[in-house]
Amino acid sequence: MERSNAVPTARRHPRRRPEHLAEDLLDAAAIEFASHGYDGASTRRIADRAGAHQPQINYHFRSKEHLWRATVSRLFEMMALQLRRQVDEGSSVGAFSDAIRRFLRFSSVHPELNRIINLEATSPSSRLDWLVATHLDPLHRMVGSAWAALRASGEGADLTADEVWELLTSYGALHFANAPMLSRLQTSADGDPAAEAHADSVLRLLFPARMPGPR
Amino acid sequence: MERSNAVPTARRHPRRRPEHLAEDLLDAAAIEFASHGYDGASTRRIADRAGAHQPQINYHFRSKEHLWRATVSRLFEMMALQLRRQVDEGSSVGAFSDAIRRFLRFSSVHPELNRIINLEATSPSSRLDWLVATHLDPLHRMVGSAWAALRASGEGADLTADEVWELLTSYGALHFANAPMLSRLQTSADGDPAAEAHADSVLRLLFPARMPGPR
DNA sequence: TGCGTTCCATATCGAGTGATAATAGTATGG
DNA sequence: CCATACTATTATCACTCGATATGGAACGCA
Repeated sequence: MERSNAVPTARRHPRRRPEHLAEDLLDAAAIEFASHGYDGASTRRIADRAGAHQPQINYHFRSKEHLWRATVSRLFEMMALQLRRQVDEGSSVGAFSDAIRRFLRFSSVHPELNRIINLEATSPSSRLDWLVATHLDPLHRMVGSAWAALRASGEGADLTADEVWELLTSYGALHFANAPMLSRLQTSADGDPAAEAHADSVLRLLFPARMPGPR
Repeated sequence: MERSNAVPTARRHPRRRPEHLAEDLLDAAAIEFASHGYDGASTRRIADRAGAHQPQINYHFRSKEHLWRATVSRLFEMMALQLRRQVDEGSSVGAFSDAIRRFLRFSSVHPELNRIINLEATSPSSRLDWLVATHLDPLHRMVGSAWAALRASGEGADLTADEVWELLTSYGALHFANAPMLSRLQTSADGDPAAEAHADSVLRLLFPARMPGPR
């Protein structure tokens, strides 16, 4: 098994606020789960990365699976924080586009969420059932009804709501999750300008009439 | 150890032609690697799935990593078999579209390849380096030059070659790899008609002027 | 200061990991 | 029909996995 980068080792005496340790563990878990999948991620490496000891994971969270769910839920909460404003007033093209930009901006800063979702998306599991029921289905419904409203008022490209959902999650967000591969294939510059350019690309597919020229 | 009786003890698995066992192992490895990732897949489960014993993996392939590479290479060969015809004479829209249909048809029948690629795409590793250098980069170049030729003759949507590449691999092929998740979100029918409908969706994005109306 | 709760640190468990050595068995060419 | 080359099977190695037990250290509160 190949481990890329060294991580801070567990310290000795000084004590942290427990919430701080829990957050550090969740941060570390997001990185490890996103890199190696649920089965491939190890609680010892997660603890090491957080500067803690492995049994502390079972103390603060009940088990590895509970840690995984807490990690996913926390990432979704962080995303919701970025989308809260004007996501439900999505009857106008401007509001919808703005929500998409926020979503893609979040995906570029926290690619771990889309990585984890995609790792689970490919094979049935109780984790996938939980993920869809708890987090993905509500989002999917919101996007669907917002797109239906836009289409009803004659806006937007000739795409179904499900096609839009897949464009957003696969073409849109995976661009950032797959950055390690894409940077080996393309001359991709990772950073804010490239992220906005990709958002432009997505919006051009959804609203071809409105958006300016290519690139 | 007691070995008293030369009981007929029928060998558990009647002997196969070695190439057959190797192929069975590669089939099983594709499924396991695609489901659980490299770290999460176990050589014992792969062997079990192939009706073999775990040490036979190290006998026929040198190691788990060699097995992984052989698995990936075999899937790419199977894909090349489907694309061989007229993939290089891609100067016409018809040939290009036909190649895309073949690619997506293969992806729907063998989603394991795109699953494995996507598992590796998200974090740097020696496997990702090998995967890009050996298999992905040549394909990426072919698609890039074919699209450039089409665009030079005024065909195709206003997309860069890299955007087309991501549309094909992310939006196009991942539709089938992520079937377990999408079937929980959408009312998706998995089958040949649905696969062709998705191919239509991709081609409509690439050639909006040519393709017929939406759904 | 002293007590009680909360949290950390160490040791360890049984199960599972990939890999190898050694043996047992089968198929094939001379 | 046997000698030889292959392949299958068993046993086992050192290691890592997630989880738990236990004792002690650090804290809040009196």
